[in-house]
Amino acid sequence: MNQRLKQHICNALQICYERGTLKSAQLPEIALEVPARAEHGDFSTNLAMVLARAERMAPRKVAEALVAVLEESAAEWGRVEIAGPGFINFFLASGHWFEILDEVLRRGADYGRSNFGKGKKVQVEFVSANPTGPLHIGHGRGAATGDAVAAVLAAVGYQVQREYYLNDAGNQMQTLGRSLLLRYRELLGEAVEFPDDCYQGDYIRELAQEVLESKGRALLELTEDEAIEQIGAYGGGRIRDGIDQDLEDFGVYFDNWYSEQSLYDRGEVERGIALLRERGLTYELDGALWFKTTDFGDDKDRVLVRSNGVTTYFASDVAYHKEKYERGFDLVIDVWGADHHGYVPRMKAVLAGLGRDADDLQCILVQLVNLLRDGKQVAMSTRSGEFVTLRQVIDEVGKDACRFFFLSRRSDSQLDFDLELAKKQSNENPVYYVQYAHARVCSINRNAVEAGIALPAAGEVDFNQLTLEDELALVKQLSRYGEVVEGAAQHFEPHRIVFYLQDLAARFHSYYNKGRVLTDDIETSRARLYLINGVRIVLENALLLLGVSAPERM
RNA sequence: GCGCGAUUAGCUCAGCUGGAUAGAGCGCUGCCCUCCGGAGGCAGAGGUCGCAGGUUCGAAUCCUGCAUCGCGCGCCA
Repeated sequence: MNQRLKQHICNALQICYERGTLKSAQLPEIALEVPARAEHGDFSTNLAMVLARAERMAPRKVAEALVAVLEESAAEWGRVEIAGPGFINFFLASGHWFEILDEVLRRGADYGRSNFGKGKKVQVEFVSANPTGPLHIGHGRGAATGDAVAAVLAAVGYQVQREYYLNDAGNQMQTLGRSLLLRYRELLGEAVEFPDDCYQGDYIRELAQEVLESKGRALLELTEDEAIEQIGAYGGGRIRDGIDQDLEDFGVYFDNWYSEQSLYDRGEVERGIALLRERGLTYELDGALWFKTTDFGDDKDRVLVRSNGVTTYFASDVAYHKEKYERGFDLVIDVWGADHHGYVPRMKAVLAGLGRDADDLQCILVQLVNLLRDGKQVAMSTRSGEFVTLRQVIDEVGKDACRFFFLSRRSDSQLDFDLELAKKQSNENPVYYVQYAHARVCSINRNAVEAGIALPAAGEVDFNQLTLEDELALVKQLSRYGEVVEGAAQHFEPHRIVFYLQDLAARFHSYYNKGRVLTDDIETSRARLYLINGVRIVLENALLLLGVSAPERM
């Protein structure tokens, strides 16, 4: 609708130039917006004010010239008016709006999808939690965000891959093994000193207990190195299984798991460093090799190879990102905890060092989740290993509420997550409110079928039956869905869909309360059924993008 | 100290990248079930958009400074 109207305005502008009523002969970007107030029309443009300077005319005069042309097609397009300082407001004929309803019903699950991304290859990398402990609630927000961003991008025509980067190199697995072995010995009655750099959480004790139960004292027979390796491998495997299970129950699937270790095994890390060196972007100082990230706007230069000869995590990240583009991705999106924001400039520097546009990498920063119970903060401290796991939250409030809440704010703002609220089955809880709207339509459908009214197929309905203002307003809201998804994709902001859903659900509930869908008049009933099923389709499509189910009964 | 981000209704937050009288949910107050699911709806009260300048037809939105809060500043990952 938007696009067609823009074209219409553009044509009118051309005619003004041909007739000489306007002179500047520019074709500026036409900005159309949906005014906040209904009295200002369905769409509004500030075009006249933008052109005023070049035309050397008052904005309202420019608007008059344009409107003179636009009014010639008023019969087809609807009323046009000039308002305020020079806005041109459009009141579209209702027939244009109802065409959209046909489109919704005809396209079904496809409604809202587009080719905006033109098949560009995008990779979304998210979660990527170290496999040394269970996923906690912060990882959950990252998972919900990454998955929704990926889904939204896929919906608007990008080719999307979801990837999990597995930090399986370095000494973390070693540390895991050491931590487990110490707890294991402790369980066997040894007095052990548990160092700070070991993993503190209770899950380490639980895993050690498992080992004890299956192997008894056998590990004590091994050398320390052997024991660390064995127990570490076992524990790492169990933790991985746990992560897999959590993600599955959260409805998040990855297309690819990428091993950091494999970068070393294939010599990618060496090649990455060599490339930067060849380009003259490195230097040696105090026995270490540095990357001049300050050339590209970073605060300070960063070490690639330490003076002891060991490469840094940053070095494998250089290789990892270099390799991403070699795999053919045009755009790479990294979803990180917001505490990593200082890492953004150096990764942008990597892009520049590779000779790519810095915008080919987008970092989405996900802020902390503040867990509340009845308004009071739940104690949480990752330092001591006392964190709330994603598992606990899924088990308590369910996947749907969890994902919906995680996505209900911009990802870069902190989130208060009230567990009691998320469990409530009332209008205080936005998840239920939206899902209930969907279930309600389904319920009416069942009643209709029972009453012998078949659900109308696309194009089978007389729109003249839909005369209520609320009905038109609902259709207008449905028409905006595509732009909402596109905006969410363009800005990597899935929360826009959450807000849209709440708005659509509210309009639907309000409509439902004002009158009956199923009336004595069969044609009216059919037309209203058609309308609410348009609503149902959009609710379902939008919920699916968020990874939240659209239940038929609740 | 330097850098990044925030500051909008009592609370939690939107505000479509500069538009018209700043919006929503919760909470509060008062209403609505002979009615397809009340897990719902309607109405009301509630604002100096942190402060001060600047840019222009026009600023919550852009620029500068200040204040307060959060986070980050390893040859860790």
